[in-house]
Amino acid sequence: MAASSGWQRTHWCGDLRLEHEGRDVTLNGWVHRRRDHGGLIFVDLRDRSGIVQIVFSPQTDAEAYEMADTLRSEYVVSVKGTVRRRLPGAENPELPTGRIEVDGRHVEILSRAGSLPFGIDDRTEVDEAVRLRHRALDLRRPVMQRNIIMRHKAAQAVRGFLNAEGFLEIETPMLTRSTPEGARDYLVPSRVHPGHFYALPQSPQLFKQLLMVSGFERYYQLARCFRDEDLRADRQPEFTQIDVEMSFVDTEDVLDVMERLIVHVFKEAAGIELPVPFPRLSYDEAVERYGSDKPDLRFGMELVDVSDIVARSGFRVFSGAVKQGGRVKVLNVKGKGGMTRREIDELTELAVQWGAKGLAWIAVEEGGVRSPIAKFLSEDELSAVLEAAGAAPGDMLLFAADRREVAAEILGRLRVRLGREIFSPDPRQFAPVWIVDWPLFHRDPETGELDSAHHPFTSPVDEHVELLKTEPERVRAKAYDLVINGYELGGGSIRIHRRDVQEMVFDVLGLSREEARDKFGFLLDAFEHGTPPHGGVAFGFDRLIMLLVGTDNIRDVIPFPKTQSASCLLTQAPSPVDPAQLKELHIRTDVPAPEPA
RNA sequence: GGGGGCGUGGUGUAGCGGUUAACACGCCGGCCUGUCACGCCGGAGAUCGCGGGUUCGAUUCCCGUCGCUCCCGCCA
Repeated sequence: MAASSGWQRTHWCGDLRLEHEGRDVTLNGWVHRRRDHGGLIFVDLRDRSGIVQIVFSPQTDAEAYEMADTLRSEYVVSVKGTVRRRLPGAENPELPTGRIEVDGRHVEILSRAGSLPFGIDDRTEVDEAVRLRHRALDLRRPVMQRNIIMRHKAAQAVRGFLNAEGFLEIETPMLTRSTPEGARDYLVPSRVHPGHFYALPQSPQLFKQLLMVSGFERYYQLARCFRDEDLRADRQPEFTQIDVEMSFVDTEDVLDVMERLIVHVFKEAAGIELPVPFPRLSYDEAVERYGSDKPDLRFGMELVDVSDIVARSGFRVFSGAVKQGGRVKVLNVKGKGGMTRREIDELTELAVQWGAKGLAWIAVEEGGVRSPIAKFLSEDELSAVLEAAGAAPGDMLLFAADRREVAAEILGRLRVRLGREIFSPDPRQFAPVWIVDWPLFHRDPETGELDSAHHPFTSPVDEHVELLKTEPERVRAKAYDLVINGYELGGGSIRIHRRDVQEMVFDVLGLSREEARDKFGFLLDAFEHGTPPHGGVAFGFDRLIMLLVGTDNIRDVIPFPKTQSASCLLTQAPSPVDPAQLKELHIRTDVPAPEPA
């Protein structure tokens, strides 16, 4: 405790309780609100711990009272006074400190504040651009304080757990080499090597594998990652991963530790008990039943495949799709049979935007149906479809007929959209699920070429290694994703540690030895020097915090985020630089000059 | 790269061919000894994002542009 003669705090505002009654305290903080009653002034003093009421009255100290009269919002002050029980009837049950108040005997203004662009208040809605421009002030708001504190707690919980499990926190370079795969790189020019560039890491993937070759066995890092792609509400160009890698493990070992990690963090940081063990869904099952590889399991509304029922139907859209090897799937939107034509049109528009050719629908009514397609279906087909979909009067059935994945995806997206509307699931309810048994490769529908579903170092399951040569599309990977409430929280895989398997995978990807050597030479070389079986995970730390605090805006959990156009409204980054800087870096820019007025 | 939404005192909104540009909060001043989103009275504060066009006249209509935002593509 600091010497009580100075202005420095002896207590935190939010900590004061009845047990402090009679105690002389010195508090530091911001003037949250001032209520001037003429002969009596109340000041709500706020620090990071919370708020406490100070009372200034001329009877206690005339000088302090005079001083309190000059206080304004967000002045930074030091207050001395005595904690006392509030008068009966004057308690405030809304405040943790509401049963006491501080009888103010002295105020010192440490710093004044001018008029503010917005109030420090969770109630007032302020445009986000204004908040970002004045981020320091915005971060004073209690909700933002909570978010950032939650971020801290979660980080400490991660470290605490992994340290106890024998993991080592190890840093990897920020200035590294550009690789052509994946997202666009952020580049950093080299002064020393004209025309050469570093790249900021998209993830420490290769380095953490090298650390396994190095024998560190268990690695983690809260790793900053960079991807120069377009932003979303849940995507920033610079973000943080909980990056983990382990040696001498197989899938079950990784899932076990990581599940316990996530459970620990939810409990430790937010006091939330997750249901254990996390259920598991195969990739195929997730797509089949939920139309997504990241299903929101807080509600049901599963997709039903009715291809067999309508395979020979007179409705060509259905039978034709099946004939061409596609599927017809239905989503029962419970209780939404009353949808208007306009609402259906809007959904159709969305479906088309997502790649559907259209959206067939049947509204189930008491003793019949309303539908533009019912007349093309036989009685038997119709009743079989209704039964398969579990339809009851008042339901709305939406159909997609397309390639298997497309049909599932369209309805999957509609399921999430409509499901969240209908069930409005509680953001404090959590439905974690491991998605396992991923395919090793995806076929690009445009080019027809095979591509890694995860990344090229992902190991196939042991029994499918031989299939690499014959039927690569059937090969399953030792890959897994953790999904919570429809958010992909993270994923990982067991890596290939055998050269022959790695080469087979490169062959499937159409990557020549030379290309492989050129791109990943340093990793392949290291693999020649004794590589343990290893695997790991990366979790999106920002998304984790989003779940813990219940926001759907990633900017609410990052102290200094970028806008959607990847600029920082606080610092005005990115910005032009001095030509001399560019010259030194051997860079000439090629920006079209603005049209002369 | 594409589509949608928004831009009016400090903040949030209303107005939508001609207004003294309205309201709430905040701010400033006054009054008030038990408030806690205190109350009451008074006041200051807006080139209606920017540029162009249509019009006798544009905050309002049109085009462009900038910024913010949501989504699609993209994000191994």
